[in-house]
Amino acid sequence: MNSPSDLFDDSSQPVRAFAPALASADHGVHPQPGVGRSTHAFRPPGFPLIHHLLQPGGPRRILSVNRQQEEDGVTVRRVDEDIDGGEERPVEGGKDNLLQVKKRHGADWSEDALKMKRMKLRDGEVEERDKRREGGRDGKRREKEELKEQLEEAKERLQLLQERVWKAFGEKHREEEEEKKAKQRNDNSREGDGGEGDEEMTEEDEEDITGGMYDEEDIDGGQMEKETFSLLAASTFEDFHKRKEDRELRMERGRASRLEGEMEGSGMWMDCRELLRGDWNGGMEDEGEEGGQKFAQALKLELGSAVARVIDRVLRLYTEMTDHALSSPPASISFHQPDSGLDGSNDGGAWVGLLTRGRQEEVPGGKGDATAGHDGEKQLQKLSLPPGPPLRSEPDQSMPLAVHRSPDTRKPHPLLGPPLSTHLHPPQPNLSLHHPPLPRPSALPPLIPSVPQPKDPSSSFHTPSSSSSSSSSFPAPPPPPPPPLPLPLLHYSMQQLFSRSLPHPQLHHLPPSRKDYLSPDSFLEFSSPPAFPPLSLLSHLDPLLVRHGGRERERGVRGDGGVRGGGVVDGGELYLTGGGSQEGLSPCHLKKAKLMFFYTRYPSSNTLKTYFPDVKFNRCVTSQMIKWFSNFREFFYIQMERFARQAVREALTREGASRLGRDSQLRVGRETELYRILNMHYNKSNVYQVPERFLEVSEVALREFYSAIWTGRDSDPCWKKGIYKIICKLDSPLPEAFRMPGCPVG
DNA sequence: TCTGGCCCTG
DNA sequence: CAGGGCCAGA
Repeated sequence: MNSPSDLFDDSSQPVRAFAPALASADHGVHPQPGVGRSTHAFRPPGFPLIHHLLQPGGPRRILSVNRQQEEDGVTVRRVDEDIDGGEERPVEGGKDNLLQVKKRHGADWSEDALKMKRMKLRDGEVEERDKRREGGRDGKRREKEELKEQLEEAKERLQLLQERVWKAFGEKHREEEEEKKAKQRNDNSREGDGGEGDEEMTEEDEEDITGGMYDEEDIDGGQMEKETFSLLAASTFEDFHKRKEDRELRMERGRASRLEGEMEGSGMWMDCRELLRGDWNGGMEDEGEEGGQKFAQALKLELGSAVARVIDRVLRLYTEMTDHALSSPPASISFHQPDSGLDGSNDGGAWVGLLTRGRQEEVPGGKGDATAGHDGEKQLQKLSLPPGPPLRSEPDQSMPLAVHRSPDTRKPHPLLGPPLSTHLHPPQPNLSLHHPPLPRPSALPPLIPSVPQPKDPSSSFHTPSSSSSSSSSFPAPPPPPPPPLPLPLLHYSMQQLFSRSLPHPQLHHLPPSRKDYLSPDSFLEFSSPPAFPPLSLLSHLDPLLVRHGGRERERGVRGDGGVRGGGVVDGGELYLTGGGSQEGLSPCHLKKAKLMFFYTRYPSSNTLKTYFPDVKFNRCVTSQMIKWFSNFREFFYIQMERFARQAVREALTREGASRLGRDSQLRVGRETELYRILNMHYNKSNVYQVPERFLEVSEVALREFYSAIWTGRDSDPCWKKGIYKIICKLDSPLPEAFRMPGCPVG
């Protein structure tokens, strides 16, 4: 029923058309319905670990996910295969030695755990059996001899096993284990014929226990635990051998207290110690299913905090890696001019500035002048110019607009001319690097005189020194507004998971990070304002904070304006339950729809139904949602036209610009006024990182409008239709995360 | 006739 | 953002 028109027929559904390429570009994994997954996108190291935890099903889904990754050629090997004793296969790609080590240890860990248990049991067990069978005193001596030998042998084997365990769990664990084992051995040799009953356990019993420890229910958690620990231990792994001898000595001496003291110093392993001391040992000593379950429980508990630490470290790592790269986001619509010669005042960068109006500090959620601009737009719409080149309409000085020509020398795309800004952001692997080339306006008008180029990350990436200048008659562009808060971006489900599994206060100050490294395939790229943790983390401090701070007043969506249909505050988090569907649309749905607009401007009814699973669709609801997107588009196009007209006016006021025309292009950077307005409108709370693809689409639209206006096509009453048609083909697949019912926090 | 898109208005 | 009018395609 996608009837209307030229724009929408199923065969040309842009979503499907772009699905294969886009899937791997923007989000890594967000297949279209019915389209196979594509996971070739960049994955930050450590991501698989984190990602699995983010799955709605929780860590339990790790196995299937790993399989998927393997199928997709990702380097992570199936962990369950290792457990099963699968032969050692080389890690494809060899991308990460750490992974290799981690996996290997994961395998060893389970085997060794079994062996160790048996070993411990066998020591006492053999002892006991032999003693009972041979009552004679001579026998006892011989027995002692044998026992000593066995003990020695056991020691060696234990040593080996413990080393392996240590590799997996870290040195501190090992020390702890050694300490325990030493005590145990002492007890055994001292008591001699002491224990009974429990130690009568057979190996079959042991098998049952260990089997229970790794049964299907717990295997995932255990696996995750191992992976986590392995990852954590990696840093200390290198000096393992150095310290090995020392540890052995200490073990010989049995200086438990000293070990204890050392262990106190490493807070990182505190939880692991508890795990071992309490549940691990408890599991072994108590035996039986309870022990296994206890152990499993401990693993699960520990999992959360361990993962948190991993994530914390990853965040920190990437933050450090990319701190400088993020320095100054770009902004301004630029007329890209590779061969610019006009101004040349600045690194060859010629700038056409339509003045950026003084930018107020960009406060998340702040209003700015977006609304004002919007109001003025309606008039602009009627301001169609007469046929022929658009003439100098009076410059609208009140319009904040930054138009510049970027000095960079990117190679022009055959169709697009110079590549879009995306290509200048190397540290944005998850962005739309693989999107199909965006169309370019057929006739680009001559360009505009240049002004100094404001800081533009995209261009400064190549010409870092090009930012400062004061060459043209235009005032130097004001400093770029704060970047769009490239801070810890957490999918709301991730936040939820985090806040549940990580009540640890230290996690409330996750270091600032960059979404580009953190947002894997299915992430909604939510960010938090600087210095603010994710809202759901804040919720641990004060649930009201989340509810109030995260609530956006949505007008006219519902009378009650509240969250309906299962909205709950779960553990202090504002989160819509995905349980049942609701008849009406909530502010959350509107918010989500707006975010979806970043990807799809023309969603079909089916798409909407797919991505709002918690909405009970009927004719009214469907049309309302369609109306929403219609309104979104309207706003979008109004802004495009507005800025295009302004750019045209600017161009006309500067003679000589005409020669620059061809290869120039309008750009929509993250610091342009246009971007700011769009972001304000669709992403008011600014918790979502606008996908690069949307900027590209905006650029296309802007250029199309510019071209049409410049060439006078706007005199045709239907002049916008062609532009609509172009834009509707640029829809991207929606990230999988949007399929989730619920409401984005923030 | 229905659906959905655009435009205009409030 | 919603309502209403208009239009076009199925």
